[in-house]
Amino acid sequence: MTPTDTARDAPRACFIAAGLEVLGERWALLALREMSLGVHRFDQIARNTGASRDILTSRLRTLESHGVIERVQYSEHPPRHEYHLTTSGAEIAPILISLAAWSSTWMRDETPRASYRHSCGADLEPVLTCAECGEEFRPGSLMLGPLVSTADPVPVNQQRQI
Amino acid sequence: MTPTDTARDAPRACFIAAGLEVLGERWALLALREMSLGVHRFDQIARNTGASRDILTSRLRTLESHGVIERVQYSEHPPRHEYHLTTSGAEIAPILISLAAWSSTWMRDETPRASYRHSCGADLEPVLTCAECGEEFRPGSLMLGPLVSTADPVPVNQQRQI
DNA sequence: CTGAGTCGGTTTGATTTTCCAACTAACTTG
DNA sequence: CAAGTTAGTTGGAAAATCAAACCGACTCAG
Repeated sequence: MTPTDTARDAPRACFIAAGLEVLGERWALLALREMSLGVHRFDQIARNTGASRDILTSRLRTLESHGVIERVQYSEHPPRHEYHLTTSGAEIAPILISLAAWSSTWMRDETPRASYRHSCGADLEPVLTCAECGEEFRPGSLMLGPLVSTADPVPVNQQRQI
Repeated sequence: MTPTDTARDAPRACFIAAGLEVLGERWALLALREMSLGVHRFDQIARNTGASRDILTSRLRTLESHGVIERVQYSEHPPRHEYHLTTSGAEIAPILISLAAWSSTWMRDETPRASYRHSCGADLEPVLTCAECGEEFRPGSLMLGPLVSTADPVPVNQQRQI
């Protein structure tokens, strides 16, 4: 049994699968994209993503329940809320950036699309490096590590802020 | 009209949305994860992801039609194929890595899960930097750029290999 | 040669999700 | 007072997904 095998019948439980349970539902990443771009209100998020309102409601509740976004009240009467990224939510930026960069390299077609830039003004050309060794992550440099659960202490700088 | 607004009724056409059309369908990223880990056969991909066989078939066809993976024949009688990442497919690694890193920071709970490492042996701690200015991408450093289509020349080092 | 097993699917029918348009409640604005 | 705004909810149809069974073309053990 090599390290990449799993038991005969159990899907591989890994952090990629876990992340997708929250971020992988339809419209979730697009809603987070909007908040990253400074759009915080329900109607505008619905329009800019194209999600139907009922599904968007459901996604925002899921994201909120996982601490990725929070509802911030901006009106008392009637009660009205804006959606804002938490620290956890802001840290999905590398996912969006990697996705945008991949897509702008490989998904070009006749459709005109908004591209993205780094705040320095340059076209998006992100480089992913390993904080430990400083080397760039090359395709194939992703390896399986050990099983991890809450029993393992979480570094203080990575503790969840709600 | 600020740069983050779209027309009253049109969703924002951007490269994030475009990428999600291919990579955002259920099971697509998990299938690509398996191929990244060296699992190339239908049955094993189905088992390791948990996808049902019919929708996995459909996903693999979609990924193939977008040039993200390719079918490689490994048996003539009966005809049997393995699924392999193309160059384009291998370059989704930063997306998977960013997702795994985010998830291992923010999605810890009682469930034991496989973690990932860089090939140097270190725990996954990726840093995303701008190739142009060398600065790290910070949350909020993603800005909208201009509209782009195929009319724009694609850099030679980014041309699609099939 | 027979029977079991493997592999990569396809088929079937039930379940779940998503979509869309309309509707609502509680306001604000002209 | 009528119209508009905002953040949803509701209902019914359409689409996607699910699980399990089935299939054809093989291989392999006995």
